[in-house]
Amino acid sequence: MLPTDLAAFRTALLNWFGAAGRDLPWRAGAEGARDPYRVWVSEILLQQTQVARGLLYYERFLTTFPTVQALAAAPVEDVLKAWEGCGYYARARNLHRAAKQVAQQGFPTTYEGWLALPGVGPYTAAAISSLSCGEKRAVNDGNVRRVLARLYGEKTPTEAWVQQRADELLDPDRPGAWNEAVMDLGATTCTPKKPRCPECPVSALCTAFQSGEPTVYPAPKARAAVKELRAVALLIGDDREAVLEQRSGTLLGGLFGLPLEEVKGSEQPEAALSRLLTRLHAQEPALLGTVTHTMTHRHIRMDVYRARAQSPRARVQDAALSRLDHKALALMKARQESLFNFDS
DNA sequence: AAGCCGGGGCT
DNA sequence: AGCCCAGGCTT
Repeated sequence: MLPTDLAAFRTALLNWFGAAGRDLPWRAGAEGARDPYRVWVSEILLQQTQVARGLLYYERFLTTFPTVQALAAAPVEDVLKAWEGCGYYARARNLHRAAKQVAQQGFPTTYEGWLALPGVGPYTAAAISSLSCGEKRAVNDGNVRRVLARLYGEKTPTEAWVQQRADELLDPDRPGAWNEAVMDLGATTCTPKKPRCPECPVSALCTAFQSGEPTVYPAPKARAAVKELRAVALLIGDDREAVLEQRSGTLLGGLFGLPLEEVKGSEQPEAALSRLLTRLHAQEPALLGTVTHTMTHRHIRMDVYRARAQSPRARVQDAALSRLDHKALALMKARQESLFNFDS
């Protein structure tokens, strides 16, 4: 891009941002000097999460944990409860771990300092440090990738290519505002499916717009296949108080849920049920129903049995549960309601 | 470099 | 029901 074009690009985008930029709660405070805690929480929430959903969780999270000290002092179970339903729960566990560091050492003041915290990668470190420390570091996220791929007519932009272009374009006088501006453009105007090119402040400089087919940039990435997964779960208790286990490992790790056994490869579901009954010292299993739950890369089909056992129950509303477990518990609630209707 | 990790919206 | 979106960590 020519120097004159670069100046025009920055002016057009920042003027557009001043008029059409989104008014979001974590954007309060002086440009380049935002409250680091609020920016940080918002950026972690917005990883893989749309702004509309992030807003709900942001308010809830900030109400529950108003300061990094409050977050650091809380048990991780409470942090996961505030995150319940938002997905990618490692984000909450990493945020909590990092909060303990920050409560001791104070907030980082540089890109490198933020990058060193758990759960903070190159995108998030660039975002937080530019917004709260005035660091001259261009963000590289899905919006930036799409906007720049179209601007330059690049169908297969690599990570390094996007970063280099973004660093060249970044307005060194207003790095925070520039980062927000290009992301807002990607989120509201230069959208994946139906870009609003007539409303775009930089369409005159855009290769994809001039090509007449903006959506061919960037080319879609190949997606991993969805894996089928079968499981058997036990409901001991009811939809308000039940035996819950804390999951470990990567799948829903840290969350609570009904005791569960995966049905392995060639195995019959009865074998998994048998393992479950033995492990829980439970008896008299009765099939309550089957739930299905789809995640990005997994389709889970889970048979839910009600059974009896002496194990201690937990209050469901106090524990962080995935959508999968809420669906399983809903089987019980639906059953109670249908029985009530039958009796009356 | 490639695979894994939730959830919801849109068509 | 099937497609789309997407940053960080682990391997």
